[in-house]
Amino acid sequence: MATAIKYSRQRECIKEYLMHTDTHPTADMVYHHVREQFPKVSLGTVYRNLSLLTELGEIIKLDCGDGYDHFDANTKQHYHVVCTECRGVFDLHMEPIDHVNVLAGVNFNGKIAGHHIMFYGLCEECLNKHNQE
Amino acid sequence: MATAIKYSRQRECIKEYLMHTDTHPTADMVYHHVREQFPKVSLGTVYRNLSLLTELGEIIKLDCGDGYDHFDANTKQHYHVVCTECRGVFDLHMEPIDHVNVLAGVNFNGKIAGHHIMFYGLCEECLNKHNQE
DNA sequence: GATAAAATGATAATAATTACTGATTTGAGG
DNA sequence: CCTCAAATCAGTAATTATTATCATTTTATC
Repeated sequence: MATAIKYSRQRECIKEYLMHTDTHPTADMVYHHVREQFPKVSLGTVYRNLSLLTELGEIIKLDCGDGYDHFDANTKQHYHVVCTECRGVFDLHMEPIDHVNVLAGVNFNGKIAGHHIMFYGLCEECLNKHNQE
Repeated sequence: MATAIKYSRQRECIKEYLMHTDTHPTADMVYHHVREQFPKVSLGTVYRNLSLLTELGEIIKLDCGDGYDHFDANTKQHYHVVCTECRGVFDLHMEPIDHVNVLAGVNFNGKIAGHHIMFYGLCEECLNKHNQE
């Protein structure tokens, strides 16, 4: 028999938080937020629920190359920019370019199923700081 | 005065190995290879030299999303496929598509400097295994 | 060769994540 | 409303990739 999933207030809080932010928080950032509402919450609980929600497809795990997993409740395919200055992660509002999968497959003898694109550059705030100097 | 870099046989071995493979090995895989020639080599030495070579721009560090850093002596911009079955990392022989940087910048108020694309799918070997079943 | 700086091997430390454990919460049936 | 089994929790220990430390060895220059 498959394992039934029961409601938990902590998991709900995690999900709510991710659905109302676009900052792509790390597990630790989620932990600190949940702690405002559940001061005794365990970091393990946060990790367990982030994994569970990821498995369920309700959230997405992002690899931004900074050694932390970031989480995003926007599960539609979309791309991100990482600011090389502040390490912030931002959504990009551009259409997915799935034709690159075809391009990639031309000289590859396997099967291309999809892709992730991670852009890097400067966010608005850090760009302005640079321009002022 | 800037720190001078002195030759070391271990670093040379690491570099040679990376230049003659296209398997994008992890630090641990490099370690095991170097050990064949230098049985007493330390894992710390491997990590230190991989970091140094990366800083010097002689090799590239790849983030394949499997929790390990992978290394590549091919420093020209190129894309990779990760096999979702065997977790292998393979080179793709396609032209970089830098115009996506422009597309990404259209609705982004910062500055796009570049991008990485990571494709996922099945490598030739795993694809054949699937087809045989 | 002698010398000083850099690199090494061995080991300890760090830090993100995962696993374990006994107590608490949840939800379905009576 | 009560009960009970299963799921979840808090707290903590374990795991694991990577980095830092340090005495010794190697490298390059005089």
